[in-house]
Amino acid sequence: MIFTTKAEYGVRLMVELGRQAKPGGAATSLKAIAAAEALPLAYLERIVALLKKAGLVESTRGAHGGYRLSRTPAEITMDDVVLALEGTVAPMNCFVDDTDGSSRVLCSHESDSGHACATKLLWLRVQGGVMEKLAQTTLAELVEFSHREPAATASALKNEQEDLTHA
Amino acid sequence: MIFTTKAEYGVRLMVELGRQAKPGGAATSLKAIAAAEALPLAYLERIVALLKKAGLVESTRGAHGGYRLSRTPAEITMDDVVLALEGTVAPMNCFVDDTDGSSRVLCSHESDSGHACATKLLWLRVQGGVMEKLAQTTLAELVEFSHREPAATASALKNEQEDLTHA
DNA sequence: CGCCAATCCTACCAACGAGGTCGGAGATGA
DNA sequence: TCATCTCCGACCTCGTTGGTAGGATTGGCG
Ligand code: FES
Ligand code: FES
Repeated sequence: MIFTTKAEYGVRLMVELGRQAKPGGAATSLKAIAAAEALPLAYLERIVALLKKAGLVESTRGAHGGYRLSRTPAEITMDDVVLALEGTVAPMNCFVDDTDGSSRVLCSHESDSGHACATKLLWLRVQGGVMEKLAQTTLAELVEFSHREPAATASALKNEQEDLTHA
Repeated sequence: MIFTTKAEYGVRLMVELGRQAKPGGAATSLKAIAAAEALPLAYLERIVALLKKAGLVESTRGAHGGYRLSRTPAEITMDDVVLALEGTVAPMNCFVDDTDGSSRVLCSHESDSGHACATKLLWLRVQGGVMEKLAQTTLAELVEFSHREPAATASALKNEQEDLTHA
């Protein structure tokens, strides 16, 4: 399992915020989002706190308050979102995360018996692949994707897969 | 955390088997591998059972028995290994795995309120990126990589990263 | 002003999976 | 026969995660 459902909820929350893309307009209450996406409200509160700490959303307190994006959806890449939620995208727990940007590699089987850690190469490649894909995807893309009818999902994903295969 | 330490141990086990690449030669006992890599023997037994079930290793029972690769290291790609160990590389628990090959997408937020599941596009992209990187890496590469001195690790990884960035 | 609707914040909990162990039952060469 | 090795299932323990409870603030609005 690459990501936790916390990330899923967070991304879905961001998409919902991006759907009513009001640059500096009215805020959307968490209650509305929770109802629209059928997610537990109390849990969303904790998730959105992470997004706010990362500067991805802004909040307005009090009655008729809520949250709005601090940037336009096209300017938000998913690596920002996922990093804010998961803290780090480490392939393995032996990749110690400094949480001050990119996770630093600090594998425990280094220079033991005279040969390098065999798995580090593989994990680094995979991590690179994940981060690449996350950085390539903007929130605007997901918003646009979710606006299509579910019937169009199959073909859209087919195109995606083809793009991936001969990439 | 993308992979579990079970995958780490399994890959390291495979590398150790690939290091003495005897095509049909003598088998290596788990005890020797556990000692060489400082891994718990009892746990390795359970891991290697998965590799055997997937047809990646062959076993010889009894005294002087052990395990050997059923193919040459160059013919073994890491997606085989990881799939055998982890069962599936699902980005999210809403991706139900059929375990009969590629995990089938069966997301729970399909066709609810008239719009497609927003996160599916992202998770599929990430999963594609991971599988791509896994399939590109052969066991022979890891064996060769682990033969270098640890001092050479830094530069080797630097080259890797550069390959990744302008890829 | 007083209510209500929101964000905020902390502590707490239950379930699950993952890492790991134990003990034994077959196989097999020396 | 005996040491050694694979095999197999039950069992345990710990950390993480998803989720809740309950409140303290903040601020619009009648
Ligand atoms: S110890 Fe896991 S990557 Fe080196
Ligand atoms: S429900 Fe998670 S991808 Fe659709």
